[in-house]
Amino acid sequence: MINITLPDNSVKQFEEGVSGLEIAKSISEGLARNVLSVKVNGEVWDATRPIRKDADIKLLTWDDKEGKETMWHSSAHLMAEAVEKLYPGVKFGIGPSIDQGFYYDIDLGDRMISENDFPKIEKKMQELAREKQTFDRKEVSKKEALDYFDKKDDEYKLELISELEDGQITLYKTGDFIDLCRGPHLPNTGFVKAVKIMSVAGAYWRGDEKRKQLTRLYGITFPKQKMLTEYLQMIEEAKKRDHRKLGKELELFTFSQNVGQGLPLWLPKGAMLRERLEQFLKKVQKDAGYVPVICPHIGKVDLYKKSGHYAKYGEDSFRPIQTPEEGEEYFLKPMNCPHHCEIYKSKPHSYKDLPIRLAEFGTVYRYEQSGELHGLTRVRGFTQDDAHIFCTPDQLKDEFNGVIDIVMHIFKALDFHDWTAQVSLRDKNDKGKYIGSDENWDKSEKAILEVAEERGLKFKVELGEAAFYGPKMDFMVKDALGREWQLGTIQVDYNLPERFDMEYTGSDNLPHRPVMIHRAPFGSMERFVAVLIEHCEGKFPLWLTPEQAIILPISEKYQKYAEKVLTLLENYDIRALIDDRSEKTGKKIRDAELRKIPYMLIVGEKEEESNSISVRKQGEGDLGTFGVEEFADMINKEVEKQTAP
RNA sequence: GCCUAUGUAGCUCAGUUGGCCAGAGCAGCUGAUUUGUAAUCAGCCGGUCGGCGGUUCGAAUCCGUCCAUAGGCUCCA
Repeated sequence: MINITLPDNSVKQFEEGVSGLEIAKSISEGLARNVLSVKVNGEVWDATRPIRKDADIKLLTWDDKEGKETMWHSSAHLMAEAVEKLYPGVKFGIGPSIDQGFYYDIDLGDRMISENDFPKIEKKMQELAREKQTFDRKEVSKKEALDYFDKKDDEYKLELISELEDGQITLYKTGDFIDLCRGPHLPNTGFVKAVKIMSVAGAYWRGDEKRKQLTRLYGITFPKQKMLTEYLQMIEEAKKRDHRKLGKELELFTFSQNVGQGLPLWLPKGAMLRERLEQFLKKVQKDAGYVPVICPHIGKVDLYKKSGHYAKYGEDSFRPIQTPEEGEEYFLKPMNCPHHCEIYKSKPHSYKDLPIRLAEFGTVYRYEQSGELHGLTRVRGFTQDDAHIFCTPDQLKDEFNGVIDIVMHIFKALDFHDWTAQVSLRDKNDKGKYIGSDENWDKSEKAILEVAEERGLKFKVELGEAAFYGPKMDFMVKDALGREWQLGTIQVDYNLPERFDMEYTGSDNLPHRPVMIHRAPFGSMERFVAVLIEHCEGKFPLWLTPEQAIILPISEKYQKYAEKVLTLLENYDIRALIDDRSEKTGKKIRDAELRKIPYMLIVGEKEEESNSISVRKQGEGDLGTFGVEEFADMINKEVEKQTAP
C-alpha cells in the first residue's frame, strides 16, 4: 500500500500502482469522467499512469491550466493522427499546446492544406475521438526511437531524438499514430467533444528562416460543444474592438496605397487625440525635469556608423538619401539617440549638470518587413515619445525609478491594469549579438533587476531579448485578440557614451563617462493609440476623447438655443458640437451612440424655457436635466480626476 | 521576406457551369417632414469589379504577375 496525499492534505491509502483515474473513481464517478491528467509531486502525468510510491497528487480537470494543456496537447496528437490518415506519408515536426489551443508543424511534401480542407480534418478528428482511443505510453531506448523514425523517414523527429538523452525517451501511441512525446495525455480521445481547426500558416522548422518551412495547423478543442460556440463568439466580440476597424469607423487614422505601406495618416480626430496625449506627457516630463529638444528627420550615414546601428541594421534600412553633389549620404533617422548624443556633446558638462534629460517626440522610419506590418501597432514611420537621460553611474537607479514613475502615472490615467514588465537580458552564449564590455553589461543588468525587485513590480526575465547595446525593461500590454505588444521601454546604454566619447568633469576635476538611459513611456504614439483604442473599445476617457459632448436640438426651432449652449460650453473648454441635421431625435441619438460621444445634450422647448439641457450618457442612457454650468462643472471635475497625478 | 487566404461604390456586403448597359443597405446630395432618448419618407449622385498582362466570340468570374490587406513564421535599433 502507498500513501496518497490530496490537495486538502487528507491522506488515503491505495494499492501500489494505482492511477490518478482510479483515485478519482474512488472519490466519485463524476470526477473520474472529468479528470484529464494528474499532478504527481508537482509533475503532470497521464491520469492512467501507475503511481508506485507515496505521493502528493492533484487531479487535473478542464478548470486547471494543466488540464487544458493536457487536452490540447492530446488534441495535437489527434489532429496529427487524422492528418496522417488523410495524407499518408507526411512527416511531423512539433505539436505543442499553446495559450488557446494547439498546433502541429507538418511537412506535407508536395501537397498543401488550405482552409477548404479544414472540415474534412475536423470530421476525421471527431471520428477518431469517438473511438475513444487510448494514449499508450512506452519508455524506449534512444536506439529504438531512432530506428522507428528512421523507418518512417521522419528527419524532424530524428533530429529531436538525437538531442535527447537515452533513458528518458517516451513514445505515445494513439490508434495507428506513434509520436515522440514526453506527455502527458488524456485517458482517451473521447474526452475531446468539440473540434475546430483555426488556421493554417507556414512556420520555419525550429524557428530558423534558413531551414525548411513546414505547414503549421492551428486548432482548438473543448470537452463540450457549447464551449466551442462560446469561444468563437468571444473571438467575434474581440474583433469589434480591433483598432483597425474602430480607427476607420471613428475616423482616427487611415492608410493610402499611394503614400505607402505602413505609413499611417492621422485624421483630424486621431490627431487631436494624439496631441492631447502628447501634451499630457509633456507636462509630466516638464515637472520631472526634462527639457525639450528638436532634431531633423535625416542624419549622415557616418552618424549611424559611429553609433553602431549601421553595422547592425544598415542593410535592412530604407536606402540612404544622396545630396546632388557626390559623396554625401543621409539616412532617414531610424532612432533619435545619435542626434541627442550630439546635443549632449555640443558643450562640455560638469557633474553638477547631470542628470540631463533631453526629450523629443521624434518621428523615425524603419524598414519593417512587409509581412510584419500590422495596423498602427507595427508601421514604417512612427513617433517615439523619446528621451535620453545622461547621468552619472550613481544616479542610474534613481533615474530608472523616475522613469517607472512616469509609466505608472500614464497607465493610471488611462486605466491600464493588465500590463506586465519584461526585463530583457543578454544571452551570454551569443556574444556576437551584442556590443559593449561584459563588465558594463553586468552592471546595468544588475541595476535593472534591483529596481524591479525593490519596487515589487510584476515582472518576468527574458534571456537573449536585450537590445544589442544594453539590457532593458519593457512594459507589455495585450491587444483585443490576446497578442502581446511592447509599449513603454526603458533601456540602459553604456555603449553610446563610449562610441560618442561623451564626458563630464567630476568633482575630482577628471573626465568621466556618463551613463545613458533611452526611454519612451508610450513607446510609439501609433502603437500606444492602437492598444488604447482596443483597450477602451473606442470609448476614450473624457479627458482624451476628441468630442466630449454633442448637442441635439429637437428641431430647427431650437438651433439658436443649441448655439447658445455650445458657446457656454466652449467657454468652459469643453469640446462640443451640434447635430443640426433635419433628423428625428432618435436618429441623432443613435448616431451619437455609434460615434461613442460620451455625452448627448438634448435641447427642446422644455430646456430652452428653463435654460437647461437634458443629458444622456453614452452607453448608459438618460441622466436627467442639468443647468449648463452645472454640467460643465461636472465634466471638468471628471477630467481633472482622470489626469490627477 | 516566407506560407495560406482575401481584394466589387466612402463603408458593409450580394453577384460561380464565363453571356444583356454590375446590384443592395448605409453614408453623401436634393426635396418633403419640424421631429423628445438607438434608424422619417422620396428622388438623385456614386463603381477603371485592386493594377497590368493573357486565355476566350465574350472575363468581376479562368490563368499569370505585381500591389495592398488578413492570420501565422522570421524579424523588431
